[in-house]
Amino acid sequence: MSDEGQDLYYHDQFQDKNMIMYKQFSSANYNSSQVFDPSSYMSFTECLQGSSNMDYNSLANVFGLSPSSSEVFSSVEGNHQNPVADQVGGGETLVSTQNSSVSSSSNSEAAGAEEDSEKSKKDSLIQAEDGGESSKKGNNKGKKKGEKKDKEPRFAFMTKSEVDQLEDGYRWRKYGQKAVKNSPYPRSYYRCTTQKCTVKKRVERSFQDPSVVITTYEGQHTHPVPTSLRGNAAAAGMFTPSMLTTPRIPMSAGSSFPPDLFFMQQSHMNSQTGSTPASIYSQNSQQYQLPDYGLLQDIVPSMFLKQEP
DNA sequence: CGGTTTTGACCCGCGC
DNA sequence: GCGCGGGTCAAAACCG
Repeated sequence: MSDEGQDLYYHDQFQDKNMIMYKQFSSANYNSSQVFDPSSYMSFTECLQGSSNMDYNSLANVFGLSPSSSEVFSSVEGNHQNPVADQVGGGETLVSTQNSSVSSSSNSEAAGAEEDSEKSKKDSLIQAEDGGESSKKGNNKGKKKGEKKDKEPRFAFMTKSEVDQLEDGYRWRKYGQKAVKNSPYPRSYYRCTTQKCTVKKRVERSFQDPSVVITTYEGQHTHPVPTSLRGNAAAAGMFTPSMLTTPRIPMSAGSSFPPDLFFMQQSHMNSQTGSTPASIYSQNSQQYQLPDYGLLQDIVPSMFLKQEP
């Protein structure tokens, strides 16, 4: 799998229905892991974009996750600067993290990815995983032609959900499915259907805890969230995350909430529209709400700062 | 009828 | 060099 080397951020605040874990992947080989520099915090998105480094712990806080409960720690590095080893070299950014420990039970599964660890198994001890390889191979080599893609930043999170596909406001087209080595559950590959948008995502269910879905986003959206989502689009759109989307758990019942768990958008852009609360998904009707986007922006920075060790 | 899903084949990096 | 395994392609099948 590709996920091997990622760190995962896990948060279990919403244990009842939703548990969300964040995982960060790194690219393969490099070891880079820098510590997040509090002074230069950036938004989640930015981080992903590679513009800067960010501390996921902080992120967790932002989302209301408390690091304490789960230890999340990891460092991230923007790849731009980082010479990553891989072949890739692209211009994308990568995020690498070292290891993270996560707590509890879930993490193990989180590791779902662990399968690969074998190969990589580098440092991480926790099962959380490790890996990194994803980057290595993961990169799209598959692509045919010569275009290699660089590795793009990836961000994964685990969500406790019965459905595999979390709605995040974007439209995705499935382009492949593969069996996961140590898991009875297959991994599905999706690509953003918007033209020119190269964002991809992988969705797989943890074999250890089937109730947990591991979603990995790769790349950054070059467009706003399509407004046609069922009603919620608007909300989603507000965030216009550049890279990640916030997943939401679709309820089987049919109603879904805006995704917005993450919504951190570029801080510099505050285009926020009104303020919509970000809600975090929930499977049933429970939703968790976060502060308005605008607020978030304000908040985020402070958290980062404060978080700093 | 257009877009999406399914699914086997293919590609490619890595470890042995 | 070979096999393994992850990731992608692409044609056919589906679906609204």
